[in-house]
Amino acid sequence: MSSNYQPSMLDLMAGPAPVLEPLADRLVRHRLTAGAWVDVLPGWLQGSDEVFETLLGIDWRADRRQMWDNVVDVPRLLRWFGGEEQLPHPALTEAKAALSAHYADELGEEFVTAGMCLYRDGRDSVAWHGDTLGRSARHDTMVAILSLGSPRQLSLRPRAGGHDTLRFPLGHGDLIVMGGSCQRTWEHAILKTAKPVGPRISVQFRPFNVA
DNA sequence: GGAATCCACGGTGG
DNA sequence: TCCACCGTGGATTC
Repeated sequence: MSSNYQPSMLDLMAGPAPVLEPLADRLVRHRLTAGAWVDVLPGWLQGSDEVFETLLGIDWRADRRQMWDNVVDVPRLLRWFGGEEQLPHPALTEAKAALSAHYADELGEEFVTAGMCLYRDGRDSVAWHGDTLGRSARHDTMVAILSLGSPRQLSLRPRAGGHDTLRFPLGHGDLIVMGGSCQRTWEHAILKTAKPVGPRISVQFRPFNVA
């Protein structure tokens, strides 16, 4: 797809341009075990239909992985934007700046990169993982996720075991931020579901460069 | 009976 | 060098 965005029928019906609610107003922190926490703000990005439509049209990459005997499709489409790259919609640039400002003290650095995943339907997923980037990342980090499109559940569970899996429903325009020790002591997943679900895009802002 | 969860498999890259 | 990581499908549990 080209990057020249043309308004579609959906946009014309979509209503107002995208607007970010101030983060301080309704952001709620859920404290987990071992110094992990999750901040949630449902409906952070209002009027996000336009952003969702734009993102559907970017140049998604299908990845493949060696898995035992055969090579298998990664069950989602991917795209990654480094810090120097222009994000495909100004609302995302705004979102990144707002997150950097809000978390400046706690994070001590800015959000830099934006990784995106397109989950086409309920068969698309991500397996349990923490964004640890291997053993080299031993300090705590933060990942801010803007969810667009069809609702999916983000499942969270402690890495140490103990089967209390938490579920956060992520809807259109919702923000969820994982911080503290979350990426080291907890793991998260978007599990496959047999329920009929439409496409969902997640935009993950991170404060460091992943090569 | 259907859906959610668990588990084992091994090549790869950090 | 070594070890954590990841997707699938079959088994098991709920």
